[in-house]
Amino acid sequence: MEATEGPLLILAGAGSGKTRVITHRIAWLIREKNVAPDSILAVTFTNKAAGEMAERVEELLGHSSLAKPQISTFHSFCVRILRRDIEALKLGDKGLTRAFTIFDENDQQGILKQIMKRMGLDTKQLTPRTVQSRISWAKNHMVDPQDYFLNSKDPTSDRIAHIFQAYQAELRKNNAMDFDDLLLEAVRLLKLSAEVRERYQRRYQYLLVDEYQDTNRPQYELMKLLAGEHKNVCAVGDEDQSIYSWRGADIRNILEFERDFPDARIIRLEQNYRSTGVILEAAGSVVANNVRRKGKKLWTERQGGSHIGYYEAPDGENEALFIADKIQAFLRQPESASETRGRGAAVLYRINSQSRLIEEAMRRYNISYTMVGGFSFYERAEVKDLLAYLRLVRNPHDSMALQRVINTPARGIGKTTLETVERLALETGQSTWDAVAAAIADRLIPARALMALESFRQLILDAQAMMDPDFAGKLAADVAESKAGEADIGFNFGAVRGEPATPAGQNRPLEGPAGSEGASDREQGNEGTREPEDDEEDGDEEKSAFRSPGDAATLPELIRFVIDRTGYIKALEAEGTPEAFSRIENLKELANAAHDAEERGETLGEFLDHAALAADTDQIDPNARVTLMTLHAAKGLEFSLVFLAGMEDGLFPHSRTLNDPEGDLEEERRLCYVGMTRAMNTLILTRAHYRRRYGADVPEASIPSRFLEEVPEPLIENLGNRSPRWSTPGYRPSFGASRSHRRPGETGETHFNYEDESQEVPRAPAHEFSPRRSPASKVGGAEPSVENIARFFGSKAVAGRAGGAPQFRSGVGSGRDARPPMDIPAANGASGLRKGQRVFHTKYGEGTVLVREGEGEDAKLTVHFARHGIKKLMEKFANLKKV
DNA sequence: AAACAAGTTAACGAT
DNA sequence: TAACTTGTTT
Repeated sequence: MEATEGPLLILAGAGSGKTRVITHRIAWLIREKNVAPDSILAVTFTNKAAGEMAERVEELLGHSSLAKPQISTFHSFCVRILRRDIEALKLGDKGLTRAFTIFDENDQQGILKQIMKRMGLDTKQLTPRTVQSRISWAKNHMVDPQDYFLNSKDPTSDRIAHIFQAYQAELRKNNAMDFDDLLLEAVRLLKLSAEVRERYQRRYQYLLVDEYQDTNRPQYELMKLLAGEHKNVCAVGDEDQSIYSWRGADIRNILEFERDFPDARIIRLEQNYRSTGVILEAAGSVVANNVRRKGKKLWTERQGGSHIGYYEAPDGENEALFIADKIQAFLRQPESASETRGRGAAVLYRINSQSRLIEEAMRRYNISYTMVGGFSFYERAEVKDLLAYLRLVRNPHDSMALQRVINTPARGIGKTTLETVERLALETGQSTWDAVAAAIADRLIPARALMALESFRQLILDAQAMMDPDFAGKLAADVAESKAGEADIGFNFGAVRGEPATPAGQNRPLEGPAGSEGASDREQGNEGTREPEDDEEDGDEEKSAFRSPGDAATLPELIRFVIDRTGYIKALEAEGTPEAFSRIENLKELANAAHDAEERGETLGEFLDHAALAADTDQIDPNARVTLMTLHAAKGLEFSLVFLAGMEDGLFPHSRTLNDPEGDLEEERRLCYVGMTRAMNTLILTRAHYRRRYGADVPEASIPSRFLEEVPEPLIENLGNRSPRWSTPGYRPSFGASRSHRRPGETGETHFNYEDESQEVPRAPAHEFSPRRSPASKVGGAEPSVENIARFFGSKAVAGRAGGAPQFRSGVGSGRDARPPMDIPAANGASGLRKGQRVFHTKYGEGTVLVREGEGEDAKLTVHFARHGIKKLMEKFANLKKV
């Protein structure tokens, strides 16, 4: 700990006060060792961890010093480097500019989809999603398209390699990077440019890496590059908490730290300040089954503690209600607030989709909760739309943003128009944005759409001008200087200028909207107006000082401009639906966020980077009384009461890890360890005996998680009445069997019986269920519920019915008393069309029925038409006439 | 262009 | 099951 120079590895067990160690070390370096604060760099994995760390350091230092240590995530640190220095990678005209866009997964998949379509690949057999994850894998292992191709053993991998290559080219055309590129390009930059590398090495004399066990190859290389000669690296981590191998994290980084840095000192922190002895012992016993670990034994002064609870629910609904009930009891304990130092309860699950049932149960118990994950603010369509406009303002070559909003709200730019533009872009190798300009210039589009296109383009140009009044002037210089040789583009400029200006355009004396190409590459960095200072001093704060008031629009002004000009909110208002209203609220929320950003002195670029790098886990409120989240999201947090829900083989450990016992299964086990060690006082494991997967009609019997067996039996207290703990997998109780578990708890905590409680729960006498029925009895298979049986047989009936009648199928959901229709009514006069029948279609003319599938309403006909070939038609709609 | 319906897929984890 | 995509229609 007191070692200043040289590499240091701190193996910090769960709950050993890791953050404390890092922050104290930073403070110590500054105060005792007189290290300049801004020569310290600490990297974490989440913005939240970075923020907390910064806060604590500030507290320790007593807000005294002006210079601050740089504490950020790997990704935001890389963005920082790249935004400042990426143009050192430019070769002549090629390469990304500082205004590059960060593509999220949707953008990536959108690009991939286009590429795959272009290549004529079937996106069903090989989905863009799959390709994206393979590419991400490759990048996280620093495999480039060539390597990927050379290593490929099968045609699919060959294909992916080609897509990969095309994808990279496309990113460049978009002046864009994906998440993985942020790390890779930063590494590449530091490797390639000695000047840049040495500058950063000089700048950062002391490195601290949090969660070292989760670093992947690019992160590792980045660290080594920054460490340079001084090697003042302090890595903090815990191999037992490595849970991100799927993101390329390489546990070897921590296991082999001593090999990388032979003179490294190693410090083990094995005292746990969080959990009871029982919890630690249980968690330790589980993780002890792993082979790939350095091994350490945590200890605590908090001997004893209550047993690990175990509850086996008949099904998922019951499991959720049980949890809600326990949480309610927990919240009612008056002492819970003080004793737990404000830490509340958490429900942890393996996969996000488990949250639905838990949420429902919480709502029914009127327990307010916060949930991490799910649909985040920035994923809402309207928010993405507006952000897409902002992205375009900064980087118009961002074709994903462009495609997203070119007709949003609708302005009469349809599929055909966009196709024309895209085709042009493809033929000329231009970006979509440039192709838009060219299409306008060459009048490749019908007049009406052309007007719409031009007004869209002008909108973006005006917004750009707004953010940088100097835009036009700089542009002119830029064009003169560098575009001389490019006749075709020059021609376009002229042509564009010749276009009748749109009304909007007339308001703005922006010259040569020309903007397009020349502007785009070099210029759109509006943040370029504020040059990043020379590296040595770098605080965010100073930046705002560079802003001379009044010379450029503010972020909120830009947003208002976009909303006004596009009529986005007007369009939503016109819709008048409640959803539209809530969308408007979201937009206002975004405007507020922009306002705050403005006050912090953030540029448009920084605001967008923030939005791009925001993570669900950043929003976690440590003081929330009840939090629902995945096990992954829970790392680094602690709660008084923790539930691990869904302790079932196939769910946790996840089914995809079961085949690979020594690799992935160990990671699952670490995940279990992480989850268990979140608990300070009480840990409860639950399992549903039957669980509905993929919305299947019939819940499947589950097998208890193998991790349950790894918890020493004496530490467990069974909270249910199902006696066989995790034996007799696969036996099938009747639907009514679960009645037996309902007896007031024998756990001593009598009020914990969730059924009695549930009766008091005020609940809207709602739609579906009769008010008389207690929630518990509604609980799925807990009772021979009428609806379940009906559903069960209903689904059988449907399945058994050739060509199934859809109205019955849908009836299963809504009217549960639905009977199969007596007969299939003829849909129209054409019924009875059989094979060989000659028919007439208003559009296709005469044809012959080749095949008839299904009956009644949804009979499908395959008809051969002389002039239009073979068509598949729904009899209902085709309106065929016998000939 | 928009409305509708059939068909498909999803759901492992997240910077 | 539910959300989304795709294809078909007017």
